Amino acid sequence: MPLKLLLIEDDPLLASTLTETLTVENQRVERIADGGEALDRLSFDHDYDLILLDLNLPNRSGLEVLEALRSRDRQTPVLILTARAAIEDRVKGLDLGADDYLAKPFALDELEARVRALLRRRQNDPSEPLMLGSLSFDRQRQHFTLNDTALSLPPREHRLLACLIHYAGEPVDKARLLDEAFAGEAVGDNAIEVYVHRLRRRLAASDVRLRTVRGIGYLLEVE
Amino acid sequence: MPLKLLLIEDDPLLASTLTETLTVENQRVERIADGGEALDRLSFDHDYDLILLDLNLPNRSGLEVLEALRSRDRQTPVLILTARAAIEDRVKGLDLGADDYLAKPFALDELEARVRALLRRRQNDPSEPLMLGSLSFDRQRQHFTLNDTALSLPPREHRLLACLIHYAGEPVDKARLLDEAFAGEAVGDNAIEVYVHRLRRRLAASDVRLRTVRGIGYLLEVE
DNA sequence: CACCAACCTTACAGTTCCGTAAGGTAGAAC
DNA sequence: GTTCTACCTTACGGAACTGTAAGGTTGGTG
Repeated sequence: MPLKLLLIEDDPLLASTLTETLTVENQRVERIADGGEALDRLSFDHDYDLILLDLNLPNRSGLEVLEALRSRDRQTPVLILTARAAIEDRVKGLDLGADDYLAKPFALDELEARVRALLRRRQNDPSEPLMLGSLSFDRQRQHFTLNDTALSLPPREHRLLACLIHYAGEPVDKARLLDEAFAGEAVGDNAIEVYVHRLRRRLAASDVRLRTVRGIGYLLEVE
Repeated sequence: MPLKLLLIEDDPLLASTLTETLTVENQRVERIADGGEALDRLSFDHDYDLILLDLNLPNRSGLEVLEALRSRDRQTPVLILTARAAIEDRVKGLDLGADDYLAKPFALDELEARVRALLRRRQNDPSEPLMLGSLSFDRQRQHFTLNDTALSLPPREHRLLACLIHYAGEPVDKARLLDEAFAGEAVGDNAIEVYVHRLRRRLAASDVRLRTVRGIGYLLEVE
């Protein structure tokens, strides 16, 4: 899933440099140079992963844009990027709902690192589903989807698979499974083997494999 | 619920200034001056709301502390607070999993604003449980607790109660229940009445009531 | 090879869950 | 009051879930 960034910046030179830099690391960067236009756009599109916001804009100030955005959407991370370096500006920006504040001039490396830090949050944000091949897991609703159809599981198998997909790609040992998936539920050792067996049956028709790592435990992966 | 901050900083003067400043805005600030001790503490306590981390520490470097923390817990926000201002240090800190990086010397006002920005995230984050009297619901783990003991429910009752506590205090009509709790699961009308009955039995010994609103639906409330 | 431990597979029985059916109760309208 | 409808309660059989047991496989080790 390509990440979608919005850059609100009126300086054409800086904007093109940033667009170029960020496009390499991430995916799509849209750019808007005008405050009023930014307001319009944000009232339609709610699905940006990150907004980079300059404060000195034609038509509307960046702070106005931020305030309007936050009145509707307090989710999307905003990084303010501006020549205004005074402490009071920073405090104001952050308190209006920005997540970070970087004063110009700045090093591109630092901007990239801060962007990564903000986007990283999304990763372990439970509203983003975990994906593994054709299997996906909505952590919010605790709901699996396989090949685009709902996959409903009995409680025990559900917990087991949820734990495994959480550590997708790396082996999870039985002790950890007992601890995290079945905390205090007196599940025997052999019982897990049976759950695994049943899960394998269900996943057979997909591209997801539940491999056993002898002596360690189990590991969920794409074949 | 008082917020709990951890300050890892060896300079006593700065530490006491920060403790004083932050205690006013928030609640409890614990302070550790030593890198090794920080590692120990963090392997026990996982429930800090924010960690302020200096990089130059006796015994273990702040980056080591950060790395060890992130190998177990990628949730707790970390703000690095250090005299090392070089860009490469910043990039390194942020890429190791820090959420923000503030170079000394800094203005207290800016620190406070950045701390607020980091803590603000927590607010509308589903890791905060829903509470209703002695019943609480951990949205992350989809897990109920009643009178401080785990309340495990069969799937159907679980979904019903989860939906009701989401709208705690206001009536939820059956159509909505069918739609949100049992989406596309062909649950009869009378079946819901039976679930309600069974849930009432379980909640009987608590201060939570599942009231019926005649002609509308059901409503969860504290008696 | 022989042996052992870890793991797989299948079957089965105990338990829990589920939802319909059948009869009872309560509130509202007339 | 009667009547109607919404809701409650209980019981029961079928379905699904769960975990042990028993025997089969596999991979590693001497």
